[in-house]
Amino acid sequence: MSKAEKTKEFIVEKTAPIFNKKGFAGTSLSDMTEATGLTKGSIYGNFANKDEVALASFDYNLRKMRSFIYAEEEKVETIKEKLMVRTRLFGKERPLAYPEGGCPLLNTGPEADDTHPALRARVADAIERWKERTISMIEEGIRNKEISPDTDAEQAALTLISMIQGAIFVARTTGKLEYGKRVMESTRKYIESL
Amino acid sequence: MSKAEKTKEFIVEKTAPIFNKKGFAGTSLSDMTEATGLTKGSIYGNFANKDEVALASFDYNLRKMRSFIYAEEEKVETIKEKLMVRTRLFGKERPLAYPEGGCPLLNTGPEADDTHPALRARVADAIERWKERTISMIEEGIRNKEISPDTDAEQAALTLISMIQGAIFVARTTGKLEYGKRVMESTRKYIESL
DNA sequence: CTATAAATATACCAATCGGTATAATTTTTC
DNA sequence: GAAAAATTATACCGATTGGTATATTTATAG
Repeated sequence: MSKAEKTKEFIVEKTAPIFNKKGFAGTSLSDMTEATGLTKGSIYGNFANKDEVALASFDYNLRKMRSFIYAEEEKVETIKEKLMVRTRLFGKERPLAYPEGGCPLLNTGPEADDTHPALRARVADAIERWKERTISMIEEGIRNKEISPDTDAEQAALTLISMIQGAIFVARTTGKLEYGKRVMESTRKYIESL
Repeated sequence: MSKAEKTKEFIVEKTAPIFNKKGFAGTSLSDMTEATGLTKGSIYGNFANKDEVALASFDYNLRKMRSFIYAEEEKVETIKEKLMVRTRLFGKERPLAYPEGGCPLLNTGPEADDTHPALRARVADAIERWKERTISMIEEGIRNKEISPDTDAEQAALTLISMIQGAIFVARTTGKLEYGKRVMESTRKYIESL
C-alpha cells in the first residue's frame, strides 16, 4: 500500500465519525484538518473535494457497521436468530467496531434526501441491500420450515427494517435507550410470529 | 396583531420549509432573506439569531403536522381507526397543510441529536407527547373493550411510533413510496392485533 | 397631523467557508 | 545515492458565513 493510500485511509478513519455526527453540511474542512492533523493541501491531494471525503466516510461507516453485524449473524444458528441479531445488539455496550455516532443510514438519509443526491443514492443502495439480504434469509427460513410459507418476504423485510430504524431514531433523539429496547422486544415478537 | 408579530409569522412561514429540507446547518441567513424578500436587518430585528428562527420554524412545522393529523383523527370513530390515521395518511396526496419537506421529527432529530441540544429537546418533547397521546388512546380502547386488556400500552405506543417513523425514513431515502405503504400495512395489522 | 416609537434597510464587520497554485518535502525508482 | 515522481505544506483566493451599528422608513399614539 502506497503512502497516499495509507493517508487516504487515515483521513477517512478520522473524518468518518465527524460526518456521522455532524452531517455533511455541518462538517467543515477545518474539522477535517483538526481531526487528522493534516493540512488542506494534503487532504485535497488525496480527495477531489469535500463530497468525495463524505462519500468515502459514509462507505467506511457502513462497512464498519455491516462487518460487525455480519459477524454477529454468523455466531447464531437459526434464521430467526439471525434476524434477531440487530434487535439484540441494540443498547449493548458497542465495541469500537461500531461506527461512532450511530447508524450511518439514519444519520445520513434525512439530510441527504433533499440536499445531496450522491449521498442519498448511497443510503438508498444500502437499504436495498439490507432488504435483499433479509428477504434471502426469510426465504431460507421458509425452505427450512422455520418460517411460515405464506410469509410475504418483502413486506416482512421492509417492516423489520422500519422497526429497527424507527427504534434507533426514537432512542437517539429522546436519549432514552429503554425506549429502543421496548421496540426491539416487539420486533422480536414480530420475527417469532413469521 | 402588531406589524412585527405579522412579520415574525411571515418569516417563519417562509423559512420553515427550508429548515425542514436542508436542516439547521444547511440553511443560511441568505436562504432566509431570499425566501422572505426581507433583509438581514429585518430578520434580526425580529429574532435574536439563527437558532431562534430554527426553533420557531420547527414549532411551526410540528404544529402544522399535528393539527392536520388531529383533524383527521376526529373524522373517525373507533380507537383503532384513530390509531390507523397516520398509516392511511401516508402516500396520500398531501394537502398544503402538511409541512413541506416531510416529517419534521425525522428531519430534525438525527441532525440535532449530536449538534443542537435545544432543537433536540424540542424533538424529544414531541415524541414524548406523541407517545402519551397514543397511550391515552390505547387505554381508552381497553376501557371500550376495543383493545385487549393485557396490552402493554407504552410498548405498543413506542412500537407504533417506530414503525411509522421507520416507514417514512425508508420511503423517503429510497424514494419508493411503495415501501412505506407496505410497512403501513404491517402497522395496521399490528394495530388490529392489539 | 405631528411626534414618537417601532420596524426595516443599508452598509459594514471579522471569521470562516470550500478550494487552489505553488513551493517544499518525502517516497519511490533506477 | 541521485533523479524523478509523488505527496504534503504554505500561502493565498474570492465568496459566504452569522451577526451588528446605524440610518431610514413606516406605524402608532396623542
